[in-house]
Amino acid sequence: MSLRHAVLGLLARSPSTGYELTRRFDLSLRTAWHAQHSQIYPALAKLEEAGMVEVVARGARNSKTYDITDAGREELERWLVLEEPDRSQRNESALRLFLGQLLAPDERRTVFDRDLAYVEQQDRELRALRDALEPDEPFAAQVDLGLRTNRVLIDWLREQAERT
Amino acid sequence: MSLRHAVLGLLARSPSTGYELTRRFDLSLRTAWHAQHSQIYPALAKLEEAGMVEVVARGARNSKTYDITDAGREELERWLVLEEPDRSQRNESALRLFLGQLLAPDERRTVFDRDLAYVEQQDRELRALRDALEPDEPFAAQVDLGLRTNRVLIDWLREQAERT
DNA sequence: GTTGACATGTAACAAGTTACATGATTGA
DNA sequence: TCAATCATGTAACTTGTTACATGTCAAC
Repeated sequence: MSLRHAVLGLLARSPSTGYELTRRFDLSLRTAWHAQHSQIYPALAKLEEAGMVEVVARGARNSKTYDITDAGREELERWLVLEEPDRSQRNESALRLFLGQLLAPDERRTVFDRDLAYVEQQDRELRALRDALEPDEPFAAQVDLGLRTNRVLIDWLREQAERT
Repeated sequence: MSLRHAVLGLLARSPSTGYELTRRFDLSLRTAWHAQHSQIYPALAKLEEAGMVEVVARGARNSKTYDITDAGREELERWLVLEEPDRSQRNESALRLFLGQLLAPDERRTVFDRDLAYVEQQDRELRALRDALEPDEPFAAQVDLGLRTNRVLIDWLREQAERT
């Protein structure tokens, strides 16, 4: 289960409430993993039961801030280094790109243009994020990878549009 | 449910048995969607019930070859053009790249090197596939996108290794 | 006082994985 | 005849989604 390890990883970067984790999945982890709050709260409960995270603070609105424990860090490291990665992917946008080739040119154009607009918007947001970051922060490398991947996608989508 | 549309799309390219679809998910759809045979057979049954696919041949070993129907083509087109894409992604490899930044340099090196080896292998296979393809086939564009994305990933992983 | 963001949870259902189960055909 | 591959299916379980449910706090 990658969700549990994703949660451990986010907490290793900084302690958070379940609510904050939900937003962090949508921000920093957007292109890697996705989870709703209805999955995150039970996951936190299980990780706490297993001694891999702990509540380190209780704040306003009954919020609970979790942090990773040493056992959690150990498990995260074990998973990253020793466990064979699951290489399977699920990416509906990529599926649509693939299936879009079946459409008539005008329909394909509609579908690809919508995609292009989305990726360009994501790209602008990622650029803004990069500009707000210290270049030596480890996270900057991730943002950089995202920007390069976007570049490839944008170019490809534009070429496809031209060929229509 | 994207699986049903992925199946429709593959059948629209060419009729297949459930067994062949399972392999085609692992080959042409590897970077977009993943499905096991235990999911594909029930999906085909449901699509047949809904009149979107039909059995067009029965061969050796009790095999059933399915093809997409007009209703299926219509549904696929409707889904591609009218339905709002689900942009959420699940990509364990990307998650590991992200979490890998938490590791000590030597461990990170191990993890990233394993990834680099995998992506390079994929890249060789994709190159071979491209070389066996007519350049004007629609599928060639998809392969080209895959090759460009691989290039970005390989470069990034090598840079990360150098900086260690 | 009421709207909106913060905050946490559960229940019912759908999708996906792993393991089980069976049998046909081909080639060595 | 034995192993490998082709071929289809189901059952038990886990993961993920959608909808429901509740309450806090700050700003207007």
